[in-house]
Amino acid sequence: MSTTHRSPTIADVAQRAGVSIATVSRVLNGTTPVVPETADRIRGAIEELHYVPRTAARVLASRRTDTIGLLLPEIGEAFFAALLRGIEAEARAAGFDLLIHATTHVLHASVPAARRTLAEHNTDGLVVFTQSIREEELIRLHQINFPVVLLFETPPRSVDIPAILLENRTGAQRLVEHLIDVHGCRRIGFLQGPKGNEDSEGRQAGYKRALKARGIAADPELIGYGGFNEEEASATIQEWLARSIPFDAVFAGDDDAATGVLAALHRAGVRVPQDVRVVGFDDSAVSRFLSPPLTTVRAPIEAVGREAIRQLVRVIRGEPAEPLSLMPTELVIRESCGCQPQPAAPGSKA
Amino acid sequence: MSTTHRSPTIADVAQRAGVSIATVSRVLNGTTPVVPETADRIRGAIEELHYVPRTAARVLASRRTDTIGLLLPEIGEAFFAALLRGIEAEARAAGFDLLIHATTHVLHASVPAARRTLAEHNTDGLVVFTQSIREEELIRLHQINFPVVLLFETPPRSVDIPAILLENRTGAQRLVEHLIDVHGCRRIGFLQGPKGNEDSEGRQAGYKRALKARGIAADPELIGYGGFNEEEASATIQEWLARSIPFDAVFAGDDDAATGVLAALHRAGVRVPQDVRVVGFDDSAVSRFLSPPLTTVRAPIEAVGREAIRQLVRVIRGEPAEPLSLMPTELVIRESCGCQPQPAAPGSKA
DNA sequence: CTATAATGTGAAAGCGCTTTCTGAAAACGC
DNA sequence: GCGTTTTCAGAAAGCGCTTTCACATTATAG
Repeated sequence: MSTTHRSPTIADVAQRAGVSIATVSRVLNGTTPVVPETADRIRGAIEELHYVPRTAARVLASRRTDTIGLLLPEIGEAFFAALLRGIEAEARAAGFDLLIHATTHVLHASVPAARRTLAEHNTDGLVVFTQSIREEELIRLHQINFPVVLLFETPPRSVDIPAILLENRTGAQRLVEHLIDVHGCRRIGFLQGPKGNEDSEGRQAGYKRALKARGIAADPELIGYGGFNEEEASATIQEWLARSIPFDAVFAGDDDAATGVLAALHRAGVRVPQDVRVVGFDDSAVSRFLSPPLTTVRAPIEAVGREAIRQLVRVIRGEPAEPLSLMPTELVIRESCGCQPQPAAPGSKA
Repeated sequence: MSTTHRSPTIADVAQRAGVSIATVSRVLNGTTPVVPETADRIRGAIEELHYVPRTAARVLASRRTDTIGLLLPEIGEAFFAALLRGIEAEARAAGFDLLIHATTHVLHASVPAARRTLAEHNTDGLVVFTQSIREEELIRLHQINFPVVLLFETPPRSVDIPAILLENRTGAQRLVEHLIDVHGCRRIGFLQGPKGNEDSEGRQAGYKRALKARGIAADPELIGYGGFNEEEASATIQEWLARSIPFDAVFAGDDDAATGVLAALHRAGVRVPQDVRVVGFDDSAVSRFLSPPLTTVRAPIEAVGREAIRQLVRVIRGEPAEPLSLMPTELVIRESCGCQPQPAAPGSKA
C-alpha cells in the first residue's frame, strides 16, 4: 500500500511466483500446458498484485489486436442501438474489443495516412456502415487484404468483401400488396430515404413491383422524399395535403418517416387508418406504441449486427465467409393499415 | 506492388527519407521542431509508403493510450444514441479513441483481474454509466488514481470522482406543477424507473414536492412501476384501469414509459389529454411525434456525454475537474398535457 | 575571432509483452 | 538399462514506437 509504486508487470508476477515471464505468459494465454501447481501459484500472484496485462504490449508482441473497428457515418437515433447491441455482443463473444469511429470525413483519402489510425495494424478488421468510407479507401483495404465487412450496401464489383443486406424488396412488396389486397388502396405514396441509400432503393423496387403486380399505374406525384426521418417525412406529407394530392395510403420508407407521417396527418386532422393508411419499415422499438400501432416490416437489425461480426471474424481467421448475407424480413400487421387490433397474447410483447 | 511485403514501419519511412527514426517520430508527433524541408520529405515518404503508425507500439513506448473507455450496463434504446453521440464527438475532438464495453457482469470483482482489460493501462480513463460497475471496483480504481467519471449517479462518499447528473428534481417539480396549476389535475400518477435509479428518485422527489407545494396529499396507489420502458409502463396503466383507480394525469418517469402509457390509454379508449393528461421526461427524439405530442422535460443527454468527456479529460490531464456537473433541464410544453398546439414557427423543429 | 548558447538530429535504451529456441528432467520403449 | 521421445520451463530476441542523452552544427555575444 505504498504511495507511487509503478504498477506491476509480468516480471513482477514472475518473480513473486518464482518462475520466468514466459511461464506467466503461458498461463495467461493458455498456449502451452503448465504444471497445475505452478499455474495456481502464478494465478495467485496475479490476484495479489492486481496485475492487469498491458494490451499494448500484448498487441505489439503478438501482432494481433483482438479489436474490431466500427465505422459509422453518424450515430442516428433509430436502429442504431439495436445494431450496436448485436455488434457488441457478438464481438465480445468472439473475444474482440470494439473501437468506434462515428463521423463523416473519416478515412477519406484526404485524411493524412498517419491519421487513419483505425484500420490496418490497429484493428483486426472493420465493420463499415454504408456511406461511411470512400470507395478508394475500401479498395485499398481490400487490396492489402485487410478484413472488412460492409453493412447495408453492396460492395463495388471489383471488391469481393462480405456484405450484410436486408431483404428489402420482398418485404416492401408484401407490405404494399397487403395495402392493396386487404384494404383496397389504390393511391399509395412512397417516401424515399437518403439519396443513394440501398435500403431505400430496394424498398422502392418492392413498392413498384407490388403496384405492377396488381395492375396499378405508378404515379410519380406519389413518390416523395422522407429521408428516413420524422421531419422530412412530415414536411412532405404536409405538402401533399396542401397541394391536395389525393392518396389513400403512405408507405413511409422506414418507421422514423412513418412516425413523421403519422404526426403530420394527426396535426391535419386526417384519421389513420380510416382516411389514410400508413405503414413503415424496420419495426423499430416505438412502432408498436404509436397511435395507431404501426403496421411495418420487421428488419432484424440486431441480427444484422451479429451477422456482420460473425462474417468479419471468419475473414479475420482466414476461414471462408459468406459473400452476401441477405437478412430476412417479415410483415408485422398492426393497426395503422386498417387491420383490427391483434388480441395481445398474455405476456406477449406484441 | 509486390505481393506480401510486410507493411512499412517507422524505420522504412526513416530510410526512405534519409533520416533517423527519431526524426520521423518527431514530425509524426510535432514534439520537437524539425527543419521544414526535412519534415516535408518525411511526410512525402509517409504518403508514398502508406505508412500507418502502430497504435500499440506508440502506446507501449509513450505510456499513454489516447483511448477512453465507456462502460455501460446495456445498450438501451432511448437516449443511448444521443449520449454516445456526445461522448464520441467530444472524445474525438480531444484526440481520444473510444473503446466500448457494454454488458452487465463486466468489471465485477469476480472477473479475474487478467480479464479486466478495459481499465488501467489500457485506457487513459473511463466513463462509467450508472450501475455498470461494482462499488469495490470503483473504489479500487479511485485508490490507484485512475481517471473515472460517473454518469447519472452520485459517487460513494469515500470516492471523490466527478459525476454528471441531471437536474431531475426541479424539472419534475415544474412539470407536475404545470399539470396542477394550468390543467387543474389533482390525481397525478407517477411511474418509477428501475430500482435504485437516481434519475427516477430525483424525479419522484420533484413530483412529491410539487404535490406538497400545492397541498395535495400523495396517494401511494398512484405511484406505480414504469421501469423507464414502454412495456412495464403500459402494464401498470392497464392495471390501474382494470382496478378502476381514478387518475387524471400520469407523469410517466421518462418518455419511453410515457409512450407505453399513451399506448395503453389509446387501447383502452381513454382520450389524451381530454380524459387523462400524460407527461414524460427526457424529450426523446420521438416525443414530439407521438399522438398527442408529448409534454415533457428536456434532458440534455448529448450535452451530458460531452460534459462527461470534458471532465474526464481534465482528470486525465491532471487539471482540476468539476466534482459535480448538474445539467439543467427545461420544461417542454406540447399537447399531451392539454395545452394547445404551439404554432410551429416555419423551419423550426418544434 | 573565440567562448557560449541555441538548435536540429542521431544513437540507443527501453516500454511489457509473445514466441522461438533450447535444454533439463521425466516418461517411455524394447 | 540405455536410447528416445515427451513435457515443462527459461533465456533471449524481438514487436515498433517514444524519449532521453549526447553531439554536431549554427547563431549570438563579447
